[in-house]
Amino acid sequence: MTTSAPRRPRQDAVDNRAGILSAATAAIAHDPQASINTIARSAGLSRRALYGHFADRNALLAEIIDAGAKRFNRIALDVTDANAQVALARLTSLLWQQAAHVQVAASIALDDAHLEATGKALAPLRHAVAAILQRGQNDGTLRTDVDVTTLARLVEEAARAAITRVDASLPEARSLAVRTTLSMAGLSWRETVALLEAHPDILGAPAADGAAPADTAPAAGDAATAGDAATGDTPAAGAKR
Amino acid sequence: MTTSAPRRPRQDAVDNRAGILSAATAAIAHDPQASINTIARSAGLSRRALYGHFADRNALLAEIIDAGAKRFNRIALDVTDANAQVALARLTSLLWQQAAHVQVAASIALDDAHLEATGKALAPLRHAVAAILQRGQNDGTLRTDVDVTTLARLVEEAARAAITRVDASLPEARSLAVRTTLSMAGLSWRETVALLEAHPDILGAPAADGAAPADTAPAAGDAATAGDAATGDTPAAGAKR
DNA sequence: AATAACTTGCACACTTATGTGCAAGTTATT
DNA sequence: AATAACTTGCACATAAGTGTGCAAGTTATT
Repeated sequence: MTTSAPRRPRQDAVDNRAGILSAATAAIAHDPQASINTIARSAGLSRRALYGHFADRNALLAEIIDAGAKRFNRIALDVTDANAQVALARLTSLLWQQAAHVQVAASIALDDAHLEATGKALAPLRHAVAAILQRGQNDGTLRTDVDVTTLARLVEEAARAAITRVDASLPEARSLAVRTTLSMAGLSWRETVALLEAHPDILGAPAADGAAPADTAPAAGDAATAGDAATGDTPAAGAKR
Repeated sequence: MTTSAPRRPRQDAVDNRAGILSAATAAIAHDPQASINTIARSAGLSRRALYGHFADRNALLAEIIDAGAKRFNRIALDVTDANAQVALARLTSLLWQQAAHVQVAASIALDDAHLEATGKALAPLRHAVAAILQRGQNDGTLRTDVDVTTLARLVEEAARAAITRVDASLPEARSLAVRTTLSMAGLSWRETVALLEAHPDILGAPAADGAAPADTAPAAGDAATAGDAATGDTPAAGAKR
């Protein structure tokens, strides 16, 4: 009696699961109180089916937070500029691409029930921010009239506001988010403008591998980056079954 | 048959009604989802009694918003500094004293159900802010890299974050809120520090009537102002009946 | 002291949302 | 083609919140 080898999940089920996560991200970004039913339906599934993929609401939220945090933390590792001002600007610019995820993370992070979990998940990003700010304070390139901890919170709030409370479809949206963060970090608006002019790559393409820093970056790479980000890929398309 | 003259409300009832408003402000500032029961109990009343004073949840919220908005709008009128930077700083400083009310207004304003009502109630304050920002842009004392409308939103968000997301008991809290707003308006952190040093009255007493602009303003006025504000006068004391 | 105003507690109806069990149908996989 | 996996719709139990009616008690006001 060989224990029957457990067949692996069906492909449509895998897709549906991913669809739920995606739909939930979009739905919660739009309304933190979105019901399970709303989420399931916007993923093209029945409420009942959703419970076949996630034990309960918390399990779903936990995974969303985790996914978002992983993106953020990976981004944070990518920012290696020695100049604190530049590092902060670039970090904001990259996070801006993850608007929907930032929105969701912010919503859930404000909820007492998930405060601890979100705190843990976002720790690497927060550490990275703190490190950048500390570095900037040490070399005098960032404000020193506020202690690092408080400054970190203010910068985080400013970034969140600029990323999530401004129409992301506006062409200046990204630049605006970056300038907002820098302002909060102590720079004057003229300094932020000058910095962005001196470092056009910050608002441009993410400077892939050894690619040439041409005028306009390869459309492919740019599109790919924007594809899985920004608006948060709402499926709306029906799920398979 | 003279129609019996309707006796006017009992004093304890008047007090209880005020107590509910006060408790609701505090409760909602702490948790926008606070239940009617929670509010009533924290006002020292039963849930049932609350419905004797307010038709429903909306009526209660509407009055809270109105009360807060009136405070804000009155404050806005008090700020008459010609210098836009100074005006913005003073406005923030005065609003900081209304932390609990700012918190509540922000919570309710984010709710779709009350978006319209809050928008109307807060219109005067928002107009005042827009006017200040416009003035600053015209004379070049505030940033001009962002249009007034967007700048107004960013400043509002920054102020809200600084006022409500920072421990108000910290001695630097007020100064921090002011500097945050100025930073968002385009000043460098050194400029904000300089401005506050040049205008110590902004963080001090509200410069009553024609009073002398002495070093430290009359303690009486200061205490009175802080009394009905900041922490949001949580009653906790039982209601009379 | 009489009266009207107010509060309380309880019962009740109603709504919204969560989570589960189950039978019947559909689809991917073998 | 057979089978296991998946989805659906329905019923059901549970929970929490809202808003109202009513009788009984308490308190301010006249």
